[in-house]
Amino acid sequence: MQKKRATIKDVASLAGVSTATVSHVVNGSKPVKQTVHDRVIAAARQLDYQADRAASQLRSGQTRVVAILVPDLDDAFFTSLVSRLEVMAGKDGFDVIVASSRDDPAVEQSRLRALLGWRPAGMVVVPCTDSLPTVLIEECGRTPVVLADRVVPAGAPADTVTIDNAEAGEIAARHLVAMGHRDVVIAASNLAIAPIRERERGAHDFLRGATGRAPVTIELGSNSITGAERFAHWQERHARPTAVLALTNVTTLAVLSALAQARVDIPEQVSVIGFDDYAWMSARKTALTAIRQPLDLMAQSVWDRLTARMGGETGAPVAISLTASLQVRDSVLGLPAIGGGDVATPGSDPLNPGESKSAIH
Amino acid sequence: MQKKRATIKDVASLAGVSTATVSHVVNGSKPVKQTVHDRVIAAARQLDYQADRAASQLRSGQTRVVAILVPDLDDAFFTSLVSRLEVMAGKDGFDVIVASSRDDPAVEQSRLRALLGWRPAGMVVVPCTDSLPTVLIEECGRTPVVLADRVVPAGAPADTVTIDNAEAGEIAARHLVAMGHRDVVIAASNLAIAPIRERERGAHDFLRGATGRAPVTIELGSNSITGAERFAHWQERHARPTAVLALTNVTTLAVLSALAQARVDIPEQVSVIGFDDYAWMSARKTALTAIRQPLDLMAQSVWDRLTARMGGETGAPVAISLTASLQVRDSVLGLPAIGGGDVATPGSDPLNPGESKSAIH
DNA sequence: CGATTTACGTTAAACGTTTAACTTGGCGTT
DNA sequence: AACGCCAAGTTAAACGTTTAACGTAAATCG
Repeated sequence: MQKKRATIKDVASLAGVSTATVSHVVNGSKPVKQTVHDRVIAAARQLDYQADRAASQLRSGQTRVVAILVPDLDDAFFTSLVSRLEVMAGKDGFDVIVASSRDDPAVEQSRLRALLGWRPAGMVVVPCTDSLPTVLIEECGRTPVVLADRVVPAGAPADTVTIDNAEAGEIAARHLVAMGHRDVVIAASNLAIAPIRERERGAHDFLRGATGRAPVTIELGSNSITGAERFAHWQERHARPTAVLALTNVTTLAVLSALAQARVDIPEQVSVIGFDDYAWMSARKTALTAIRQPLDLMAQSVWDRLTARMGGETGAPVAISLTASLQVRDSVLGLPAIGGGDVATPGSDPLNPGESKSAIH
Repeated sequence: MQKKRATIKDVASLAGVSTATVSHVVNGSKPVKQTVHDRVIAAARQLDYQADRAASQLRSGQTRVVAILVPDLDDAFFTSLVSRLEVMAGKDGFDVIVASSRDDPAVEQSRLRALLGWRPAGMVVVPCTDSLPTVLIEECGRTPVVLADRVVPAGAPADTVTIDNAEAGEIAARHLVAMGHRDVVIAASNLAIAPIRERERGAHDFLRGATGRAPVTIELGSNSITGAERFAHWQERHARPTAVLALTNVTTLAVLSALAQARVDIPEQVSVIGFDDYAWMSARKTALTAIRQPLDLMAQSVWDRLTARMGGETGAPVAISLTASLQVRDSVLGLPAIGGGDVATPGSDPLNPGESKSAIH
């Protein structure tokens, strides 16, 4: 242990001024003569002075902290979001404190309380379930909050940033039927989660409308390993569909694992559409066609909303809905049309005409 | 904006006791009679009281915060680490504040200062370069610090947790030559980073010793997209090796992308060993053989060291070195022995006898 | 030239906790 | 009955800042 940390008093006495003056030069809150200013700076540097945020925050009531709560810090989607937010926050002079709820409402609640103890200037929350904890709802009146991803925007107590999940599901379904698929299974993580339910509905409805038969939906959970097991198990006792549509990045992983394990070829034996767009998806022989969420735009929107609110904007919650897009690559096989319905051939996707395969992004 | 937040005074007056008593029941710092205790709890609950951490920390000098600084929050390796640490920290009642240096020493320095403003009880840092910023070195005398991953343990000013990188490289190289490979290229991210240099050295030395010829090493940087471009570029103007050994998870991605793009088959046309072990690596037709870092153990060790130091342990820095292992799967082809050297056939790997392929972990 | 403004500093009071030191009343011991 | 002791609460002083209110000397003005 070295000498104790320098306080503002130490700096003040070394520079021969009052603590108030030190504070003013450090924060630029009042003009200070050049000579004094320099003297203070020198003293601060010499003592390696760093203001204590706790004290500063206590006195001023202003905190430059934003708290981020996500369901899982091992999920690439959430960490990508956190990563982008952390960069933007850092640039705007905010520090970030993170916590994960591990998809457990009880943990969510307790972490939330802990975060609130910091009196953050703002928070962004990706809830782990449809029903927001009451702690959070109450907090929305006091602290700027932005809800992201797993939210039902209607009636939310705060600004929300989501994608149009039903549309996302439909886009994928549309591509599948355009490519001639009638027999598809939908791999969802957990239908209790509203956005997943929406994606499923979008895909399901379109598929049923276009093919006349309802697709099968299976739930694989939020863990890729157990998800793979469940999918493998399902696979053993059902006829193989021509395509599977995964509604989540971890379900994508789960079905890909199970398929690889069972040595079924993509797209020859079964077509696959994945969710989210990560580097590993194009790092494979047959690159994965996937639904891509506009991650950068989402993060940007979240940050915009949050800064607006932290800047004092009041008024009814605004709901931002972004649209997902289909990243067409090689994992969906064009099936010969069997009669009835639209004729579809590989490469003739009405959605992305002339672009059945795109470069690695 | 709702009513102001309740303070300890509000609770105290509602419960008809002094603030000291409230503090004591909240923290259990002194015995309090059951009836009073209950009254205070009730008041606190009614007012939705949540202690202000800034005030608490200012007065007590005790902070339940650990700061984590990593080079990149988009890198799965680092986020996995952060994720595990966050869980352990949460369980021990610590909050976590994260920052990323974006592999930029200047940013690293400034984020470090910002983090220190919080007077964290401890910090874990994955430096972005070999030479630690002086701010950090000085801090090691004041605050418990654990350095992880990208560190040279020798002479470090704080506890370190690393893997034996030279050994990791050697293990992979050994497997490659056992499988009959003589012509391998090593894909490094950045040889300016010590651990990468070590991995390269371990692999390089073994390969040269065993095959009599030095392997080629190329640097692909820390971004998978530009890395893929560089590898593709290299590929165009050089004869294809029989194997490539990636020393990083992002170089793995880079190599795989470039290979996929060029439509070269793994392992038929070229064998690949990747680094780190993620779900997507086994979610492919030919699952990836990879060097696996003991992530859970690393996180655990970091936390153990940190809690020990936060608990007051003093003494010279301890350097923990963990050992990586090879996860053998399908991406390394057994080559027929060409004479000279050891005879090697697929499935006869002296390192993992009888286990040339393992289940999805 | 005195009065008023300006420019720059200082004083001291908070901010919401924790905690050492102090009261107080009830109990057991001699 | 006098004494000390213990248990349970209270008082009040910090902790390191920020900032409103207040000097004070020099500059400006009528």
